[in-house]
Amino acid sequence: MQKDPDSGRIQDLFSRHKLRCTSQRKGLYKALAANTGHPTAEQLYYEVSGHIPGMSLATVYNTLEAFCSAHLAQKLPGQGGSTRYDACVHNHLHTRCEKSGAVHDVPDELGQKMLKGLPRTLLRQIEKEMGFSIDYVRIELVGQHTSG
Amino acid sequence: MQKDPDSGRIQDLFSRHKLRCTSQRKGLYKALAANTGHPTAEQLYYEVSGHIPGMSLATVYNTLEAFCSAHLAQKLPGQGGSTRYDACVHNHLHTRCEKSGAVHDVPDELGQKMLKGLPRTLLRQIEKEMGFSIDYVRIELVGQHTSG
DNA sequence: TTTCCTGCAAAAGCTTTGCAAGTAC
DNA sequence: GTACTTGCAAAGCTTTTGCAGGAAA
Repeated sequence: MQKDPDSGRIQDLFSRHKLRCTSQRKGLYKALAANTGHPTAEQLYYEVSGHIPGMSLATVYNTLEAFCSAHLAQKLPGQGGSTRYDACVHNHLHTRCEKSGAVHDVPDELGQKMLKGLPRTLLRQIEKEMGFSIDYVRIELVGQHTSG
Repeated sequence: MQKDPDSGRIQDLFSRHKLRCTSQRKGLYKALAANTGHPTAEQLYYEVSGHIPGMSLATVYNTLEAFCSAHLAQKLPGQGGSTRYDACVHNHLHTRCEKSGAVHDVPDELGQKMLKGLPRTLLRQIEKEMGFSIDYVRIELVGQHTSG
C-alpha cells in the first residue's frame, strides 16, 4: 500500500479552513482538483464512487456546498443544466464551448494579463453610474474547439 | 380601447423571424422587453397571466425557448436557480448582485467601450494556445448595490 | 463526549413532454 | 385545410432536506 503524497496536504488545507477531514471529503477534493474540465456533481459522484463504495450523491452535493462555503471551490455559472464546480478559487478566465458545453481554464498567465488590461477608469465610471460596487470581473470566452 | 403602438412592430419582428404571431407570444415578448431586471420564466408568467388569463407556465417556457431559437432573446448564465431571460440579443455587459442575485444591464455606451478595449492580440494568442475559436466575450461585473 | 458528517430515501424546485383542442397562415 | 401553438397534467432532472447511525476532534 503506497502512501498518497497529497493526503497530508489536503488534511492541512481542510484544517486551515475549519473543515472536518473525512475520507469522502478528501477523495472528492482530489477528484475535483484533478479535473480541469470542471465536472458536475454527478460526474464527480461516478468518479469517486469507484474508490469509495457506498458514497451517495447527496453527500457529493453537501460536500461541494461545504467546499464552496469554505472558499475551497466555486460554482461556475452555466445556463440551465447541472452546476459545474471548480477547485480554483482565484479569479481566472474560462472558455465555454457552444457545442459541447465544456468549460476549460485559460492559462493563468494569459488570463491575468487580460484582467489587468481592463480599463480601471471605465470600471469606476460604471460603479458610479449604476450605484454598484464591483468586487470582481468574470470573463468567459464563448466559442468552439477547433481541434478534434 | 386604446390601440397599442407596439403591436404592429412586434408582429413585424415575429414575421421577420418566422415566428407565428399569437396573443400569448406578443404579450410575453412585451413583458420581457420591458423588464430590464432579466426576469425568470415564473416572474414573466405572473406578470403576463394578469393580462392573459389561462396562460400556462409551460407555454411561457415553450415560448421563451422559441424566442431563443429565433434569436429574439437569450438565456443568461446563472448559478443554479431559475434561468433568467433577456430580450437584448446583442452582446452587452451585466452586473450581478452577490446578495440579491439580481442581474442588470450596464449602459450600452460604457459596455461597448469595455468590449472594444479588450486586447485583440491577447485574445488571438489564447485562441492559438487553446485550439479554441472565440465567437464572443461575455463579461459580468460581480459585486453589490451600494444604494438602498 | 460532543459535535458534525454520512447515507438513504423522500421531497422540493425547475423545466420538458404528450396529447387533445384551438388558432395562424 | 394544414401545420403549428396552446393548456393541462404528468413526468424528468437536478438539488435539498430529515433523520438515524457513525466518525472526527
